[in-house]
Amino acid sequence: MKQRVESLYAQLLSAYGPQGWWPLSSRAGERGYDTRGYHHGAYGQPRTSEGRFEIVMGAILTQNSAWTNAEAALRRLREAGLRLPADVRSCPHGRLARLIRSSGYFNQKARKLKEVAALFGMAASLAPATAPRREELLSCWGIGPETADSILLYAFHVPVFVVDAYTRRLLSRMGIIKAAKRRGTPRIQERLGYDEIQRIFLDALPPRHQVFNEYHALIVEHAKRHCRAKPICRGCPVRVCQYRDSAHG
DNA sequence: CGCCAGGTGGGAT
DNA sequence: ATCCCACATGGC
Repeated sequence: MKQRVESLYAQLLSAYGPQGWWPLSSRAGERGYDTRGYHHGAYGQPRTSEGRFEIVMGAILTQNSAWTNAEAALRRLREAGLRLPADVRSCPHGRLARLIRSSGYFNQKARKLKEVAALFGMAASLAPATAPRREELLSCWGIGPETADSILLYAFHVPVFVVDAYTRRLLSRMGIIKAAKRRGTPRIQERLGYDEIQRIFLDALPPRHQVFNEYHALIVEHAKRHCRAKPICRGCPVRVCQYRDSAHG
């Protein structure tokens, strides 16, 4: 398994090159920063509390939504001057919801932003060397395992692997995990849960945040280019995909 | 038009 | 534990 995980990383890195996540709006205008796509040319290393909180808000806003929609919402928030937890906490719910309209689920996400604003405004800190505990993040309404790990990895450089829908789909098509259960299919065996899929990567890779950062970003890029819901197998760099080898390809 | 997009919480079984 | 569903916009 370790071999397959390492090999996949090499294939994706070779095909797409370093991704340099997390995309940070405050880097716009810097040398090498490309606002046109997902390639930002350098690791988004947040140096300020505002940068780290933008990642926190971005992780909420992109939940089950296109990043472009979340990005537009982040821009509205920044232009409205909502950049730190105190700004979000003092903003009325209705105004907050209108600002983030483009991200979808705006009522739920407005509440979630207020919850994380309370967390990072009181209990947790946005100081660079003081990452919150995972349990602390998970206890916050609106933060599930993926959002928690995204915050830990991209805002605080804690070496954890982020498992998302793209990761599941890719591993499923590679035959590493079982396909997601569909309606009507009999339950043959349970699918792996979040923590179990995460463990596949944690056990196979050196615990460096740069590696987990790059790997997750590469999976997202690969899923956008090739491993879509409706896959584009032509030119796919993943050599061991059973989906392509099956009747579909 | 229908499908898809970097999930999560709450309620029923 | 594990399903099932609401939540919602914007791009193609």
